[in-house]
Amino acid sequence: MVSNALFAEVAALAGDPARACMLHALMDGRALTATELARVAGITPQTASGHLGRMTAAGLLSIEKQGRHRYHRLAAPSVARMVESIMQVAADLAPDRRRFTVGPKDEALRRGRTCYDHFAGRLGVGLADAMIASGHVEIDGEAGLLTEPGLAFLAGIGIDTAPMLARRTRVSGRVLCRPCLDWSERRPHLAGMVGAALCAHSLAQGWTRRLDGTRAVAVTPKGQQVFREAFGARLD
Amino acid sequence: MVSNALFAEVAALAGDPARACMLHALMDGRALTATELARVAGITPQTASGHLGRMTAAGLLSIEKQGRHRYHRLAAPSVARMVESIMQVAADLAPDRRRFTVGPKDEALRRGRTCYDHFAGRLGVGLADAMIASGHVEIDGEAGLLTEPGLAFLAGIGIDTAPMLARRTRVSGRVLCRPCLDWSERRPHLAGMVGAALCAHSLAQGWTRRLDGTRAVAVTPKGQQVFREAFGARLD
DNA sequence: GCCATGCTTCGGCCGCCACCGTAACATCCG
DNA sequence: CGGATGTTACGGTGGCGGCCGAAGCATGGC
Repeated sequence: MVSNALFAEVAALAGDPARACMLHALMDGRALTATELARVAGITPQTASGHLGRMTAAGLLSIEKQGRHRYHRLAAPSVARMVESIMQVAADLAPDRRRFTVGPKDEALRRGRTCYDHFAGRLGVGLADAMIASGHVEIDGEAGLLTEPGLAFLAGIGIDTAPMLARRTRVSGRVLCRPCLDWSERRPHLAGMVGAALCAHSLAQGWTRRLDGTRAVAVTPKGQQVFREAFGARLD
Repeated sequence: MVSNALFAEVAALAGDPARACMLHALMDGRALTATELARVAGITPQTASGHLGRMTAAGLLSIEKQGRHRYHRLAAPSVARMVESIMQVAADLAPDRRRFTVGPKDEALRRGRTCYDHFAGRLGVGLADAMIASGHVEIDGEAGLLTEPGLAFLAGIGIDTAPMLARRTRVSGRVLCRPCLDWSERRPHLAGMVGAALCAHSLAQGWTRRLDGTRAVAVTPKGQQVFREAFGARLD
């Protein structure tokens, strides 16, 4: 095997509780400072700095320095997908050991959150369900498909579909997207280009907003209306 | 976070060189004994037993005992996908540090191998390319699609397409499949239901055969003919 | 019953690494 | 130019865990 040592190195980096905490916190695709990450991991800034240095040196994270701050973010989408897949295994393994913490913060995350660049939680699953029910999207757990009406629907709500048109498949004329199994709802939500566009547009239009700099996302009254009337989604 | 400790536990299990070796060896979906796994990892059976016990207790592996042997296999497809995703990150990180070992065994793996339940290497990528070129499959890197002609093609070469018909999507009438980025070729090959059926059928028909109990797969003369004439694939 | 084989358990050794306190370095502000 | 804040570097400590040798259980063959 050519990359066995690298494989173990990468997995070991993700295998420390403190580093795992930081990776989780970075899963929304934003960049956070060392101090912020130290707080979420429950360790001192010095220790966090060491962890961040290791992960950056390995290439899991990338740094963007602004003034006296250094913003850390996931270096590539593949890292986010890896974290997702490990989360998926962890969720698979312990269907019994769950329901530990059900604090309000956890509840907010279950309700809606970002997952690297798209929506997850009941928000993400609810929108995906609605788009499947209306025939705009098809999913079978391993792959997803945006139909022709789905493409028109996205354009209708103001999303720029030019990049999707460019990647429309040659024969069927449809756009492929990636489903992503939700770790809290255990059902797929929309990722890939379609999920990212939906998420970015929702935040830009004020249909949803981030909660105080966390991954949690809340639906605004305006969003409730749009999601109900345009998407046909019932979100709680 | 509800499953942070579990996440770190799972990743840490994969983060040891010896255990990573074993996981790699199990990636073809078959079951191996502790002694075999100890040999591939380069450690003693006692140590291997400890590792296997940990991974089994955590749920990454499952045991099937036959007589005085205990066969270990990956407990779930999600574990295989996790290993794939970590391999992908490892391959992303070090495009330079590669080309270490190019021994004959490594070359055999690059030529063709199984990846849990489907083909990978130049064999897997070549077949995928051929099916894409003939319009039987469409792929955009994040999702895949088996077209109507592709479905007929698979039925024509003797593959039972009943399970695929059952999962045919409601609106477009096509079958979704999962692409899987090849770590040696860096291009997608076919996974999911379609990839698994293709792999199983090829082995059953004698188009391909396993090399002495490893992941490596060789194409038989008969297979060369079938892949060239029916698939239109050039495999070296 | 006896031995061989596959596997696991136990005990001890050793090294790696997470963690923190302290301190140095960088940057912005007044 | 101080002082405050964010970040990194260093030294020391403690503990977890990988590793092997030796011994203890299982299973199958004779």
